[in-house]
Amino acid sequence: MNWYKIDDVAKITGLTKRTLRYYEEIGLIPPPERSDGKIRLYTDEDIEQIRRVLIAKEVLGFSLQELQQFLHLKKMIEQNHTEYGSFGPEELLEIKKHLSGQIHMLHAKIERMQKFTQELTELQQKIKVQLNQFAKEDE
Amino acid sequence: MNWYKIDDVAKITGLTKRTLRYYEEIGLIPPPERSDGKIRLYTDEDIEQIRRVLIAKEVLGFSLQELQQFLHLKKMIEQNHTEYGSFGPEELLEIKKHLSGQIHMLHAKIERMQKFTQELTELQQKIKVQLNQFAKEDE
DNA sequence: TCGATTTTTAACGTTCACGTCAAAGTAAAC
DNA sequence: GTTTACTTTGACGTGAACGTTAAAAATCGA
Repeated sequence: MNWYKIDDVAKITGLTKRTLRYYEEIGLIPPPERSDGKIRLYTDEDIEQIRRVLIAKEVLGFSLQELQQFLHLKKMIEQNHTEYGSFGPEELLEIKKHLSGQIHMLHAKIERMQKFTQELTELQQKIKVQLNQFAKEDE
Repeated sequence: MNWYKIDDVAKITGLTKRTLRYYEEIGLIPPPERSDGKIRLYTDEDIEQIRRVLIAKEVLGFSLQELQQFLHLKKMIEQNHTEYGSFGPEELLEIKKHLSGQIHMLHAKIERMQKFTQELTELQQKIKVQLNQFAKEDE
């Protein structure tokens, strides 16, 4: 098993040491093991978890709080699935509703991003036209 | 021409009055007309502009500063196109590079969002299975 | 026209997401 | 085993994006 100290993890993930401690403090990532002298020792799996959190953060544009709630929900559902559940049917329905809301939101966001990308592409096109003008002037 | 006072615009856009003044203060939206008594009077076009800014903010996940720079850039390019340009060819190339970077980033983001949406859909599926179990138990 | 409601600017307050610094403990290197 | 480098907790600092409050001015309704 590989063990990483906080500075290694910082370099690997691109986060600062402060940020790693902060994310742990607010419960966004699980507390890693510690040495006898209380020094944080991260595993490869810990690092993977951090990576997933970073992607979710960036992709969803969530605040850290929202992200936290989301990860909690996800964990709950997965536990419920394997271990035979702590959720009743009305809770499950509630969660399902919540999820479809999220999915819907993501679809809307994706659509707007595609529109935006198109706008940018059009801008790029205009620049190309301009550049051609300059090329002509040089002849 | 329709004129809206700040409270109307707040209700229409969902922003607070403070936020509207703040966005104006940092140059994110153009200052609207004023009455003789110095009261802000927004037009439909102003409101449209605000809407576009909001979408760009949400979609791109930009900070207000980045957003500001981006809008500035866009305006510049469009002016350059119609009014015959304040940009030289090397500046245009720089901007073009910048734009392709942005477009690339958006593509990557869209892809990750689609993956994420799929993950959520799978979670939803698991919940449906759970709900079916409950339905069976009730028979 | 007068009272009630809104709007204005200015200033200070707040929350989030960390940065920075200090003091003490731990690990590593020689 | 001592110096050097790294880590820990704790606390205060900071910039962004507003919220809140106050006091004066403007507008609206009766």
